[in-house]
Order: sequence, then C-alpha cells, then structure tokens
Amino acid sequence: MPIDLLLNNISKYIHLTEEERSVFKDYLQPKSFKRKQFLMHEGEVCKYSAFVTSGCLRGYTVDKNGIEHVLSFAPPDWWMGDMYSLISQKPGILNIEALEDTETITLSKTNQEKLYIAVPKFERFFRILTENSLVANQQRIIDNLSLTAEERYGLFCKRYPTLIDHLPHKQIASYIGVTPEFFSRMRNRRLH
Amino acid sequence: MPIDLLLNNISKYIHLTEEERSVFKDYLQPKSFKRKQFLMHEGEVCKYSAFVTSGCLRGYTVDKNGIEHVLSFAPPDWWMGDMYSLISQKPGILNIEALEDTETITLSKTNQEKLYIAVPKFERFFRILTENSLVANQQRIIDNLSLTAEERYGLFCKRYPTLIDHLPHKQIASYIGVTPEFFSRMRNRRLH
DNA sequence: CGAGAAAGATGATGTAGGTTAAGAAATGAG
DNA sequence: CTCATTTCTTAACCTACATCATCTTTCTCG
Repeated sequence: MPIDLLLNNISKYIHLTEEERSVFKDYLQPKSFKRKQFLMHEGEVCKYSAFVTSGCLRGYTVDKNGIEHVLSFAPPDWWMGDMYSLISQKPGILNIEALEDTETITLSKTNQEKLYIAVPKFERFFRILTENSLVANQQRIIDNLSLTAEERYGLFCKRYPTLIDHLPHKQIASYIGVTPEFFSRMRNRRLH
Repeated sequence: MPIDLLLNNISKYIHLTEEERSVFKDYLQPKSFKRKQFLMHEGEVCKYSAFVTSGCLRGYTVDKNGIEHVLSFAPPDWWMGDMYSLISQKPGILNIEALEDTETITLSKTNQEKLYIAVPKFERFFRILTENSLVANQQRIIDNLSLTAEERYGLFCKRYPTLIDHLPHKQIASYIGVTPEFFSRMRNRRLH
C-alpha cells in the first residue's frame, strides 16, 4: 500500500495513534501523473504538496534566456511542492513535472492547516521535515560556492546513487549547474 | 529592551499569553560578543541559536584551499546558528563570528526542546521561521544557478540595503560567490 | 517495429570570473 | 594621533566552463 510508505516515513519523527492516523488519512488525496505531465506551472498558486510513492518529479525554474534550472528531484519517499507559493499563497516560481509515470499522495494547503489544528503533533513533523530540507539546501549553497563542477558531480553520485542511473544526464547537469555539453565532457574524463 | 525585539518578532507569527511569555523568558540567556569573537568554530557541536538584537554576525565555511565562504549574515532581528549541528548534535561545519560588537539572546538546544513541550505553540513558530528560511535558501540556489555575479550583486543591494554600507566588501563578495578583486571590478562598472 | 524527436558526444572558439602581484586607502588598537 | 594591519583597487594574465555547430545514439509512441 502506497500510504504505508508515507506512514512509515512519518513514524520516524512522531508517533501516531490509530485515531490520529485515520484523521490524517482523511485529509489526503492520491494523485497520479503521466510522464511529462505537470503538477504546477510557474505563475500558478501551489495548492498542495505531494508525497511521491513511485516514479519521480522534478521542480525547476526557467531563466530569462529560456534555460531550465532544476531546484530539486523527488523520487519515492520525498515531498515536493513550491514552498514559496505554498506558504505565501502567491503565484509560484516553480514548474513541477513528472519525469516518468508517478504516483503521489497529496495534502492540500487547507487540509494541512486543518491537520495542524486537529493533530498538533504534525506541527512537529513538518517542522522537522523543513529543518532537514533547510540543512540540505544550505549544504548545496556551500557546495556551489566552494566546489568545482566535477566535485559537485562526485558528491551527487555519492549522495543520490539511485538517481544517477535513473535520470537523463541533462537533468543532473542542470541540478549541478553546468551545461549538458560540459557534463558530458566531465563524465568522459572520469572514465579516464 | 532587547527582549522586546524578540517578543515582537514572535508576535508576528503566534500569540503568547503573559504566562507563556514569562516561561519563554526563563529559557533565554543574553550573550554579548566583541568584534571578531566567535560564537562557534567548525568541528564543535552547536549548543544554542542566537537572536541578534544589535551588531551583526556572519556564518561561514572554509574550503580545502583555505578560502572562506559566507553562508549567512545575521543583523538585528535575525536568528543565527549552525542548523546542521543544532539538529543533529554532531560536529558543525560553520564558523560563526561577530563582525562588530554584538548583543544576542540565546536559546540553548535543550531549552528549545523543553520549550516545545512547555509551550507547544513554539513548534509552530519555529516551523514557520524554518519555512521562511528554506524559501530564502531555495531562492539563493536558483539565483546562483541562473544569474551572473553582477545580477546577484544587484539583488543583494535591493534585498539587503542596510547591510550594503555596513559590511566590508569582501564579506559581500564572499556571500555572492566572487573574489574581492572581481567584486571591486563589478562595482566600478556599475558607476559607469 | 520504424520514423521522428530527444538526448548525448565531440571539437572549435568565446568569456565570466579567478589568480597573482603590488600599490593606495581605510581602519582600529594602543 | 599614529603606525600596523586589514581592506580595497587596478592591471596582466589564466582557466573553468559556456556557446555554437555538427554528428551519433537512444528513446518513444503510433
């Protein structure tokens, strides 16, 4: 059951009673996306966060030259959303697209707020989730400031081994912050 | 009173009773730092977060070539800490230093945990704080991926006008991700 | 399974920003 | 106030990575 993946994930941080679990479930809604389908486009207000149970999502921006920049991937067991738009309820900056057929469990912004009131423990859960995400983002900033592209690629391979042979190279290149051409050259160098 | 700055800050996100406010105060400890004094060095476990009421702090890492990279500044009304170390209680990666004589109100990790239990509302406060911080960090990643150094400098000026004529140029250069030499050239170009 | 599209590789050339070095200006401890 | 230290500027040269163009390989969806 996909929802077990989510409940299991949550149980790492907070303990839920059977009652609370059932309240929580009522607030959720499963959503499926076909490859290349979008969860949201920039300029729209983000209305829910999505927990991936199978497949993979990517969130990216498009710069003034039309070049895409990947902010994050969401393989199974990860949450995805346009954080900025979710919390401000203003038009978002991210495009979120399914890289392959993807199953998610979504929690709408309104239900999330209801959940905080019905089961305050979830304040804690999402606080911890956000803290972890913040730390990962801070580390990425430091990496971007202090490492070469090649070193960042090495780190990516180490940190996300499952993603490496799963994603198109150009997506990884974009996440790391180089062009597909340079990425190709880097990889060739690595194989001596 | 410095603590009013903090209470005022908090009241933007949650409402506290007189009772709760007083519990909160009991968990706090004021700490002063002289210019160039360190709150923590990398490799130490971070034991508290600091809310700045006057002065300014900076958090930075040192790369393998000995070059410093500024992750964040904390002027008055901002929190500072090594998030990674605070939540994991493992040796931290940041050096946190006072850029000038600085007054802070600190909340130890242990008191923060007690606070969550004594006044659960603070789960919400710190969740929101962390969410905002996450959004700012995501934006910085996007900026680093998609803008030139000159554009990032422009943004910095717009977003942190008070910091601009307050901080040594080399610190801003480091935050933006360029060398002091290039920063100097950029600034000259701007003045035509 | 086959055609069209997308992804990847490779070479030639361009450029944003780094490095090194040295002098000028600002700053702060005594 | 002053000298030592740190910060800032300028200039010549260098390199990691981008761009552009072309070709090959791999998908994908009818």
